[in-house]
Amino acid sequence: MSLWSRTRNTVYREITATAMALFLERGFDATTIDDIAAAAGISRRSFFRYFGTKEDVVLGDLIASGDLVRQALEARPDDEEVWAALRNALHSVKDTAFDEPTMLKIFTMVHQTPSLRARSIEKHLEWQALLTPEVRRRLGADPADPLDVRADALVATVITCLDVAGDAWTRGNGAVPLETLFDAAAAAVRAPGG
Amino acid sequence: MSLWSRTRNTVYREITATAMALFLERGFDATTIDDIAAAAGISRRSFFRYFGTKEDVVLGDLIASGDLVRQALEARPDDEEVWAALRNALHSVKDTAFDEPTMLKIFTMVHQTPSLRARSIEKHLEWQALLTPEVRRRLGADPADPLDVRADALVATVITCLDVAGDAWTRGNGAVPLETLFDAAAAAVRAPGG
DNA sequence: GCCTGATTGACACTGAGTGCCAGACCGGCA
DNA sequence: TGCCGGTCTGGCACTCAGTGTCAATCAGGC
Repeated sequence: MSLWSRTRNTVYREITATAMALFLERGFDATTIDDIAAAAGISRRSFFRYFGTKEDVVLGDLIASGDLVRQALEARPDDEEVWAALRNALHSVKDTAFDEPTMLKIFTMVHQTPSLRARSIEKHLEWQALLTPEVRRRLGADPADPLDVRADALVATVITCLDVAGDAWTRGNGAVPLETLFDAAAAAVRAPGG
Repeated sequence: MSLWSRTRNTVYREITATAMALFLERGFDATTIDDIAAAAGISRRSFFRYFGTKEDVVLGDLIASGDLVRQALEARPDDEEVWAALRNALHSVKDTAFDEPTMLKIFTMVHQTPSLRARSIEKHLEWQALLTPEVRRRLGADPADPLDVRADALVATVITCLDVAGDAWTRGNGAVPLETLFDAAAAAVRAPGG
């Protein structure tokens, strides 16, 4: 069993690396799954045993991060303001699978490819669902009341700020760190004047 | 030319009505474009001359609304707070093509169908791009500075609040009006404690 | 060495979306 | 009336993503 998952993880990472190289070289839409399968030396059918969709190759690690963010949020002290707790939880999770210039290229690709952008936002919706229960708890909200939107709104807004910051980060070619942009976005939203 | 567009609009509306009936009857994913084309008495190929994607049948009117929101925003007085101006601009645009129970069904379908949800968010991104310039103007931001994220953050957050409110609206079966939910979401985001 | 279960590749299929082409339609014109 | 331009339409073939099925293969346990 341990050997299994190790082998599986190896293949998984190999496909990811191969596909990413192709994506960055000739673009996401211009790369077909047949291309990836051929380059990775597997069958088309096997690709779909590792990834549900082509988008998941790029965004797969992002999904897994969602649970890490949840854990980080739950680890924040109870007396911390919800907003700050969410911010710190997000910042504590860094994806270190690629170096920063590559990350910038990937981010840019995601933000410029509609299907990737959409999928990425869907992943963010999953994060929302993951983080909302803990925020409800911190707000003392009834966990089952569908009409108490406070937690949903807070989580969604924080993630939106992250998205806006990521967008600006790619537009500015990574000149300003993501954290700075995020804090600027958050400050704008919470400023009394608006 | 006037006759043309009138005919075209008639066909457009006919396809929409036919397709919506099928969607609400048997579900979005379970309805193929062949089904729609057959029911509407057109060819499959012609369907794609009126709609780029299947999702656009449901969300097409939403796209057009974006421009109305922009106009409404530009019509708000200059001394109104940006946040309030955005809120009022959004509220002033109501889609009256369907009665409320039907709207609730459509909203629920959109929020429960991943591909529709994704497309709907893409449309919201388009709204963002449409509304941001005017907000930048009101904030006195450099129109070309990619690192000034204030306007993007504000617009994105307001739209996020609308999305959260819409989600709660469907979860509560329309018991509480959308406006009330939106204002509750906005209040939660802007509350000092967070 | 055999058995069991998981993985794999090959094939066929659905369904969305696109390019192409020939024919129908319609207003204008002689 | 008959011709002529442009446009809309339907039909066909195609690409590509994603799914179901099945037989072959490969690994470890007995």
